[in-house]
Amino acid sequence: MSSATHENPITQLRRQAEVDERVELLEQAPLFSVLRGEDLRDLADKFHVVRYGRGEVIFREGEPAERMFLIADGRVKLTIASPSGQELMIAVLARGQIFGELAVVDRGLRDMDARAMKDATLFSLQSDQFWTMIEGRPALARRLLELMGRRLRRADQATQDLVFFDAPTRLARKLLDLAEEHGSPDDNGGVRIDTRVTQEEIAQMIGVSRESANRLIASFAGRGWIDWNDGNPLLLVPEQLLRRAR
Amino acid sequence: MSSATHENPITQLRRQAEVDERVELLEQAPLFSVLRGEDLRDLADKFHVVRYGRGEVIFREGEPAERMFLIADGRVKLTIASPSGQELMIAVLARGQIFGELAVVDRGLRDMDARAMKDATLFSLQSDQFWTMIEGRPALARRLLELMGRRLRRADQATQDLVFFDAPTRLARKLLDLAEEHGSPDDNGGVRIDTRVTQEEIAQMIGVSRESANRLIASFAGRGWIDWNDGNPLLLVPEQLLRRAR
DNA sequence: GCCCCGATGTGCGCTCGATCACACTCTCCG
DNA sequence: CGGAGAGTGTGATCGAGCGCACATCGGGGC
Repeated sequence: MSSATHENPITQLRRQAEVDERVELLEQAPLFSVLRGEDLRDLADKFHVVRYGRGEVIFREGEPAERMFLIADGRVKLTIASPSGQELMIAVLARGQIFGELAVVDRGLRDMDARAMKDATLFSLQSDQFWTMIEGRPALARRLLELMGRRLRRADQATQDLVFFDAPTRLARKLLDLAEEHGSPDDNGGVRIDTRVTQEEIAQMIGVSRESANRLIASFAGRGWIDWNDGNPLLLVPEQLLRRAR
Repeated sequence: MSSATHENPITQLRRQAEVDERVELLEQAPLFSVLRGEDLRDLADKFHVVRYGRGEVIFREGEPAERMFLIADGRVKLTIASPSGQELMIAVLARGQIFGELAVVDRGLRDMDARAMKDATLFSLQSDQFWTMIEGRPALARRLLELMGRRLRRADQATQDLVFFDAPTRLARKLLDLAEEHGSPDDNGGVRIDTRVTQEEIAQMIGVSRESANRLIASFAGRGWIDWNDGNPLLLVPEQLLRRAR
């Protein structure tokens, strides 16, 4: 839009490449992929780029929410801490996914912590800009509703899992979930989960103690179903996991 | 709008009263209260009134979703059944609240069962009408987003409760929740929950067996904290419950 | 090279809550 | 009025998973 006329041509090219890259990301993001050409470029300009190192806190529960985030690169985990210090992991997010939009929607406080699981590049957008953006674009509003609907279903699913299934079953289900969301096919018919995960984190995802998670993983590995692979789990026989998962 | 000119004056008055009643309900409903005058009357006309008797099924998991509902009177419970037959109760809803909007939002299938807990009067709206209604009214879309946000928070909260707290704590918390949502102040400083609830249902809400729920309730009653009152629970000392709830 | 720390592996006792098996008490309805 | 069925009360048993206590192991940083 407002391209400065007296800009060094190289700088200008750089900026152009930068914008293209942003637009490409937006096109891949479920939320923003409903937008077209001009709209996308407009939006791309409004984002700020922020980088976080592995383990860094992006926001904490209780803080006021001033922005929402879109992941360009890296993984982000959302967790909640109990009064007694135990942690529960709600989600692991990757490129193209958004987070932090909830507290923006209802102008409330953040209700969980967000941390980078590895070095991450995020696009962030001010709450009010997010709103004006949505207000003028019904398609975007609709897509956001769909996304929140999906989250809601997942959240209910998590509750169900805890009530209906025992720990080994929950582990099997979670591994399959992770494989579906963050996995890539391996030779020999398995699936590799391409995010580094600790057993502690697995424990926090399925609501068991670290020790239990360890024993469960060992048991699955002993049966040849998975290969823990030092935190890069490899599902060797997904079929067996599927059977175990119901 | 389209009031028939040759109508019997009594019939006309009846219709008028009927419309007024509907508009009053819409004004009380969190979702629709953002609408004003003409809009409300338009919308009021579009609803169908449906009645369900105690225990009747409104919809079942797996069915296609053709409509969303607004409760005019009665209570509706949303539940999910496990493969093994165990049930989990997600919510108890009352006048002014909507349900069934989720599957409409993403054109999916119903993901839980809805049943009337006592005789209920519902207003129902076709999915497509719901959508056109929202599309033209950003304020309504925003309110819906807020409501879904609230639901999402509640769902995450339910998951947390299961992971972080033991059964007695969950019971205390759930009783307080119920009191807040469906309670009315009693003389002597207590709160009466004005919906009939069975212990089985309480069990399904907090994710324990019916027997455990019974023992927990007995224990709370024994301490004088609550009076079960044949399924119309009365919180005698909410302060004690609050202490027990953390 | 050495130390420290984060991640993992494992034994053991204990507790919470599930499950089974009943009895008891209403209310509704034929 | 008598039986059926829903809701409730309670004991006994058993096992999953927690908590604590360790041991091990690998890789940085100094």
